Amino acid sequence: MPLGSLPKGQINPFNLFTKRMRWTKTLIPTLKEDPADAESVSHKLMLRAGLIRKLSAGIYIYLPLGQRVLNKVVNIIRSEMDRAGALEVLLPALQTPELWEKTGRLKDMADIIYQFKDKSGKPCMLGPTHEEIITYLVANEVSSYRQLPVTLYQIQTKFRDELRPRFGIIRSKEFLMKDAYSFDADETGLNKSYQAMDQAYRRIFDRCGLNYKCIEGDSGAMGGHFSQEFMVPSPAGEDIFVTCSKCDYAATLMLVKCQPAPTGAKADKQPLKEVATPGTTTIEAVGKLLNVSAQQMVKTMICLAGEKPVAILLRGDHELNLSKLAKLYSGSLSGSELLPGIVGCPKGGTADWSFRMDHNRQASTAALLGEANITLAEPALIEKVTGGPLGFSGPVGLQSRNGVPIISGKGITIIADHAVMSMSNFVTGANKKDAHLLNVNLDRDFKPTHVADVRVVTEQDPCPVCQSPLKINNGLEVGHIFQLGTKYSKALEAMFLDEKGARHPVIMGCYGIGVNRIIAALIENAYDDNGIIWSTELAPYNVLIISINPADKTIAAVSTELYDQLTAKGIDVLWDDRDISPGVKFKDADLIGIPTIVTVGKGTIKDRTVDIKDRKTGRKQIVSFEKATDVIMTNV
RNA sequence: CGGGGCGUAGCGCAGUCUGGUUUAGCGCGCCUGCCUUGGGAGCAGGAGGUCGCCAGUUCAAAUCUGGCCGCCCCGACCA
Repeated sequence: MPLGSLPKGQINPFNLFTKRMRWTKTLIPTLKEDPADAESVSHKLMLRAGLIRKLSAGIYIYLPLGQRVLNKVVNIIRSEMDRAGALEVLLPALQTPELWEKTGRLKDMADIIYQFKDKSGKPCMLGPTHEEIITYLVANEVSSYRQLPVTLYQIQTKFRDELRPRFGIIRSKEFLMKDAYSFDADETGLNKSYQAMDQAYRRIFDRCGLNYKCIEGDSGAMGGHFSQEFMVPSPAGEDIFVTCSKCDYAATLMLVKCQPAPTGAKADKQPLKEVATPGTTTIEAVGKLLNVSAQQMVKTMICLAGEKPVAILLRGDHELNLSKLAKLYSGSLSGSELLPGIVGCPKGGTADWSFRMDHNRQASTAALLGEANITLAEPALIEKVTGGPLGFSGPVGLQSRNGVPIISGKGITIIADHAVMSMSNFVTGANKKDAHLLNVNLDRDFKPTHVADVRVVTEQDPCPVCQSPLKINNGLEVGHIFQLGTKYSKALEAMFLDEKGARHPVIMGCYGIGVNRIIAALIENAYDDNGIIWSTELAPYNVLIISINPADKTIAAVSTELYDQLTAKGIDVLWDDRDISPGVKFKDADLIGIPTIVTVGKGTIKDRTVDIKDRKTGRKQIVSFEKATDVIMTNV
């Protein structure tokens, strides 16, 4: 039915039972100005475009437009999970702590679990994640290899008492997660289930229109097992990951190995010399005072490995990687001999993707450390160990003071980073107040007990795969897939009988997606000065019809007919029927970011045409009534 | 949890330093009417505030003091 063919007042058959979505009848409270308490782009735009409102720190209301986007994300996830053969369930958000005590996570995650008692005094909690519950279910309902493999998933609200919620919905106390769990009889099965999820995730993020990168995740102390994180590059991202400028290598920052620097010919050893450096406690300050670069300095960091102090030596411009250090320890760092290039060989531990995901770096480090609980030493301990205050530590004389070993027994463990081994005549603290040493040299002045890769990789380091330059990026973690193993099945006795009647724990994988976060991530990736630019699949509506003067009968008739034709083709249409000045409507249209904007106004309808604008490119075309629907269809 | 900032109408802010000039103001939004309709129009009239909360100082407190609460940012891994 061509536009303009309906007599005035006639009811369109497509709309006998549905109401048109009029702007004046919905709730889209746009804001002209940036809200004072929003910082990140997505947070500002979500508030301004009327998607969300804040109830309290980290707790948000989804308005109609936001809820529509959320539903679109949920629908994509659901269809791809179903397609991959996963089965949807719904686990309780309200839980009891018993299962959590069994796996030890009630303690591990105590800081972030909302706990309370019901009126009978029974302990309750809100689920921060659901490994315990799903494993409980499978332990009870699955007992034979014939029932395996199975992958279950849910889309459920999680509650976490975050240390610091921020950036709107990017880190909130209550959020939607799609979490899936696979259960297999053997490793081969796990790999298959994992691959299926990997593929599903790529399809999901592709369909959402996200610019994402699949990176090697930190599988913590899980040994040969593997995890991948799906990162969306963004300055609002709280995770840091590394990509190679040439090859496909990409990994989370703390995981990237540093290669030992080439040991070239060393300079002649100059005589050791103490200099006064009053009040200069930082690498930067010492460098300035003594006019040496950070590369010429060695910083000495005192850590606590369990109860035992250990000194770490790093080049001045390098950062300690506690995660690597922890792995070194869980690989058992016990001998005191000089081992060239020991690198951790992880075993055991408490790696857990869902704990890591959406949790801050401190907590993730804690989770990784496991039994090898490694922390930075307090100033008092530094003084006790080194003899000098914080800021003046150094390796010289650390093993013994006045001929007496500082630590009873073999002396303190000194781990030097590879990069230190190629240095000579460097500057270190003198282990006493207001003094540093010049021309410190290995072997002559001190001997590290171990050499290892314990620092954070930099952009100056080569790609571990192809030696090309590396790039360090901020990113938002929107998904994480993980080969879990048997941690939960063992703890909660989720066992099955194999063909021969032998009992085994089921082998698990787990797979998470931050549903709300996808929305923020997309906005962080797609906006301009005027507002949001939605991808086709996530846009709350596909088409926005702006009637310049809706009181004009012809304009209203053309608008509604266009609306009905598009709706009949399955397009989600929003009709801006507000009787306000056109500028406001155009600004709002750009702000809420509907991909296709059709303007119906006096200027064009006299020629029986409408204006069709592509939000992303800004391209406008004038199209006849007859062709309007078809042209719009090619754009959605 | 440590550091910093903020809290005045639905939103964005001024006023606080130096107490009284304020019946607490401005812009946007909102309501009524007229007018206007292709990039945040115009005119006229109007509604809306326990100045975060509690206590104190004072003849007098948005303003000074103390406590509490809330919100935002940075940090919590770089000596």
